Amino acid sequence: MSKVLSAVAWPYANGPRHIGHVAGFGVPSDVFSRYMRMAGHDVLMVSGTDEHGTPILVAADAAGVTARELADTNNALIVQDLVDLGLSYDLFTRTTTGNHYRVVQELFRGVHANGYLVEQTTYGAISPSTGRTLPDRYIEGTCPICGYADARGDQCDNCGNQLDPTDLLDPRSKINGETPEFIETQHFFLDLPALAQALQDYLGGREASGTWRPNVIKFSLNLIEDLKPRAMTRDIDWGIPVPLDGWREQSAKRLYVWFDAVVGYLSASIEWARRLGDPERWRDWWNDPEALSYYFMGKDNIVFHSVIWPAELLAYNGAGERGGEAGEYGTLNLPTEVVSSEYMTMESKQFSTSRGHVILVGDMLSRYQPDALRYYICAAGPETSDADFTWSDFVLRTNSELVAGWGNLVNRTATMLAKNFGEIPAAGALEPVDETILATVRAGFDSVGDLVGRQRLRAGIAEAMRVVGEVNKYLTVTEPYKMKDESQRERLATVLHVAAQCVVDCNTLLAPFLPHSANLVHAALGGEGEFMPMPRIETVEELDTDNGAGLATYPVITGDYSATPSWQSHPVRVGAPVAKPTPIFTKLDPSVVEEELARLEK
RNA sequence: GGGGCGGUAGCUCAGUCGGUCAGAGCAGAGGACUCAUAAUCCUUGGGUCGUGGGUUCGAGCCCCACCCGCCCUACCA
Repeated sequence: MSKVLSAVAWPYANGPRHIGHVAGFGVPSDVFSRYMRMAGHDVLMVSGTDEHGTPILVAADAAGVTARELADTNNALIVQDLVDLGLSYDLFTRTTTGNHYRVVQELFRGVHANGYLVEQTTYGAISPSTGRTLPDRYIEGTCPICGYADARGDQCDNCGNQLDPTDLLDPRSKINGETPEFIETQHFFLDLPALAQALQDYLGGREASGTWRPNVIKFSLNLIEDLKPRAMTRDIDWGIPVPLDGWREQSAKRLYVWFDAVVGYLSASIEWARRLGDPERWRDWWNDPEALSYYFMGKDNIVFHSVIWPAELLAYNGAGERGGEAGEYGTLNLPTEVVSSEYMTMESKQFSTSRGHVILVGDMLSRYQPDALRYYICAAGPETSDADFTWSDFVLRTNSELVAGWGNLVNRTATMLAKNFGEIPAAGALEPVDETILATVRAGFDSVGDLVGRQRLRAGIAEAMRVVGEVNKYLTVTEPYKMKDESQRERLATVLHVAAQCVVDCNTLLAPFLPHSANLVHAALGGEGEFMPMPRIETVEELDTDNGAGLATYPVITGDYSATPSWQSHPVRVGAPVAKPTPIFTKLDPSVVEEELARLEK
């Protein structure tokens, strides 16, 4: 048994999230975390909403509200979506809490004290009316190379040349059209070159483990070949104050959103421990070199998790070429695994909230079962390459695999049990065919477990469904529905007992993927209580009112997962009542394809 | 410009160290069965493995070039 940190990417709170987001980080991390708990590991699964940065400010301005108000609204929406999906966070918090501010500032101070944050003067654009940094991508102008009128500050979409915003002719703010002002400004830069060797050693070791997805490790190793210092502060009035004398008081200088966002994994772990009343407990996951950590995200976040965050940690630990000492949090663990998903497209095009080419998680869950979405994401998600979500494929997979394959097995088994015995009967002598199917199903714990433990979810759920198919075959071969004569009563009881055991075991195999329906199947076959613990929303009070963005209370996702069932066969209880079942999964009418496509057209 | 990923049966995709690797699921066709949300089970797949070279006794799998699609390039997973 190991300490396992499940570090899940922090959804950005500039709006509600779409199903591509939860396909990238949410569902895969939950399946993995639930499996690891079942396998006996001590899992700490944390995340939260990422609420700082320019995009939130821009969205807030557009909506006529403050950044805090916008973040509050979207945090609430996102929390609801994630709970509805059944994502089993130990703590899902936010980056505007006093605790987060405090932890981020300690990290920054530690990195600064060790000499890895260097002050530099840079030349950057600000908005004259607000005094805020204008990020390159928010500046438009005429391309000096090809004359394209709507070139972006970082790159011209027409000729593809990389640009510097100062190169643009007639530069203008994409936000309000005004002409940006280019000023000299002071910022702190993370000295990545001084950490390059340490990063090289770290990533080299990770590469040697052979467990990272090839594109992630290759991409990361490529990045560290050419490291430059990177700004960790911004001219912006929405973010975490720089915790140094002379800077703290400057309301227009804040920490770069990505400096603080990745620290969230640590701050959320600490918040979790504090709320537990055991404030040092987080150290089991962060200071023990034997503890494992798995970070889940979409591919556009790889650099922050495989390079920037390890660099921050190495700098805090004092492990770069400038040396140094760890601060009050001690020597912190670097990521064991960076598990990155690719992109999920929809109907062959990239999701685009602004263009309305999007399926929001909340909309999806208002019309379909959460486990139907979870099944689709696990079976056809963007695990190692981009994957296309289409409504016709969603309907097909739901109906032919979830409903016809698994749901039907549960239904036919429970129906025969209810009709013939009204309970789980005791088995008589087992025949070879019975022994074989029981062994086949039990072998699934090894094969499925091995795949899920290596984050091979597509292969894992396919293997579980293969086992389901074997059990369907068992019923076809043994033909219990033909055993109507009293002389066959004992054989009937035996077959149905075996079938019930197989269904219960399949349910356990599928439980990490389909926790909601696992509880329904459990109950349908006479199981008592809840099988898979589910998360809940709890409103909590701010722990550090002297810091943070001024929250008083806020919603978090949490849960007690200590009753998670173990990853093994759980014997059925003879005599457990089985009533005529109601179908677990809803079959979808093919017309939903057209309906949903029509929704997209709007 | 630089970097990455993908191009395998109608569709969605597996193919780890090069030698039963030419596969699975779905769709389609035929059959069996009726407990089950007409669900299940069995049988049925000859696709230049993007193109052209090369290395090798042997290459989807390695190398080179090219074509096509997608993505990243540091503030939208």
